[in-house]
Amino acid sequence: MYQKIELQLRSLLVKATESYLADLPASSGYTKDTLADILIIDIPKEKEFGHLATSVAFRLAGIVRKNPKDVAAGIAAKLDADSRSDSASPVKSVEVKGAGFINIFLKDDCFFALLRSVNSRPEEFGAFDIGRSRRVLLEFVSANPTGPLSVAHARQAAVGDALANILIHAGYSVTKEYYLNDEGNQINILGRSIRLRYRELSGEKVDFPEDHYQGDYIVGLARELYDDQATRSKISGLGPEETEWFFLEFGVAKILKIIQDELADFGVFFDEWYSQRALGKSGKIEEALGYLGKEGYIYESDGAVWFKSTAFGDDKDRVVRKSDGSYTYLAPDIAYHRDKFDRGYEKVINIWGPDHHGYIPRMRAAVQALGKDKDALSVIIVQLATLFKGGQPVPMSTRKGQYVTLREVLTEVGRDASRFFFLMRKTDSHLDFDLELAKKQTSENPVYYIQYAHARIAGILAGAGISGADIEGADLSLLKENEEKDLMKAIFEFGYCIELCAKQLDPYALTIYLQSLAGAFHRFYDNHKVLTSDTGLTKARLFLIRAVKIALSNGLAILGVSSPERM
RNA sequence: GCGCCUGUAGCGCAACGGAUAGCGCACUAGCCUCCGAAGCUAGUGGUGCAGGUUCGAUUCCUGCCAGGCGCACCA
Repeated sequence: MYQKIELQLRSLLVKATESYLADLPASSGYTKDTLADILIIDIPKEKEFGHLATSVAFRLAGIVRKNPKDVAAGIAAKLDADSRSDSASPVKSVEVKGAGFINIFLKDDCFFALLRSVNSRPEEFGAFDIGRSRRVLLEFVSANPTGPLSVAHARQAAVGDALANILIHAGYSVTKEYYLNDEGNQINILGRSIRLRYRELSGEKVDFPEDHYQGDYIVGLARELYDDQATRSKISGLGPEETEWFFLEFGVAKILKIIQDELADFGVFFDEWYSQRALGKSGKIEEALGYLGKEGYIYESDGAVWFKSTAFGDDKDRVVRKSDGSYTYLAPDIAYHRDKFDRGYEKVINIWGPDHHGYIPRMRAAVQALGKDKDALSVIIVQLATLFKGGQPVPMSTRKGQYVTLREVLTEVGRDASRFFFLMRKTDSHLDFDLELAKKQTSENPVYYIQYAHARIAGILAGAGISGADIEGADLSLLKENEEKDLMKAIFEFGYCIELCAKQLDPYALTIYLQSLAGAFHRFYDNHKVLTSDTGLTKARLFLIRAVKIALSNGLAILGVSSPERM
């Protein structure tokens, strides 16, 4: 709905601007292309500046060498005249304010149509199509299956899942994928860690190396094996290599299950689990390196095989095959990304932790060396979240396996608050997560503030005693109060917010939008009664708040937060 | 040393390069015989420093200061 009106307005503005320019004596430097670039339509922050506004006059003023205010006045006059003669125009009035802003007020009918469309097709509200069904692969979390997920992974999961929902709203065809590092050094160490703990349980005195996994869960897994008589005798019958393999397999399967359960409880589900081991067996690594070799981006030096990433702006070339013959992490990763494109994805988005930011240039280089556009890959770095308890940061040292897990946060503050809190700041900014605040059930806690608005509306609708069908016929022109108009404007801006999130590849703006929408509702509620003796007005207000409820619940759903009917 | 992120009111944070820099907490004073007071209203108070680009800079560029994180032939 927002997109539809914006588009309509854009073409009206183009027409008005061109018509204005045509009246000028030979305007220099202006072309249609520049107009598309400078015609930016915004939602002004003050409502007195209109529902939508454009600063096109400032940019145009430089080109045609006239005063911005005069340019604005000229365009506004044309737009105003066009709108008056065109009943389909969404423009109610046009004003020139400040040094040359063109402020546009929309007809009430736009908002009434908006409310009607929200109420008649709630599930479609906020959906639009800039994606044109293009296929996007969104890879996130992808934590090594060597232990429970940490808070860092939790934030990545929250961001990835919400972003997937946003992109789906924006018309993309999104696949959520988890890249499973189920082989390699870390996995070998996992197997050995469990095995050593197992031997300890058998009464053996072992020297447990520092670089092995220290967490208690390792002991738990070892005990699971040790406590089962049949398993114990099976293990004792295995050869050295088989034993190593057995513990490794057991560990990966168990921890993968732990991770999947944690994600499920967090409300995050993946479409694909992509196994690195399977990738290795498929021969795709050799194929990918072969391709790069053919293109001239592979060379040998010091007994190792290198990828010439500097050809695409990386600081230095990177080893893909070590002098001992084994691959570095980069080799399968190149093959993995090549496979993403081979599977038909046009756009590949990776969500990584901050420890990977140095890795971006070489991955970007790899994508380009594979013959893809560099914009085909977007990498989102999710900065760390620091947990606070009682004003003090909770230490997150990974030494000795002592790190705060997703599970702990989930147990402590619940799914709704944790999902929301992880998204409250810009994704690439640090986040302070106040555990105490997240648990609070007061207006200080934004999650409850929003959910409370939703529950309040649910309560009113339930108590109204008027059937949904009966509300349909409401006369919306009865909605004349400022608070009612503010609410309609806020609902209108939902689409703008989702589009912004999709463009920025960041869901955080939605958390801010929802707080302001909830605020607009609370203000309306305190100033006006919904259930009045005036049946017509009551119906109109019920219609309005039902649309608010839909906006709130759609927004919360995108973030992975529930919309309770009662609290 | 290099790279990424951050610096806005006492605290936590908003502001796609736009207009009078907003919101919450805290503090002060108010609002329930009335749909949920988990709510609302009013008041107090601010862009780290120095330059630059721009009609316009909290936003972009350079330098400095301060804080957080990361820099393997690990994954």
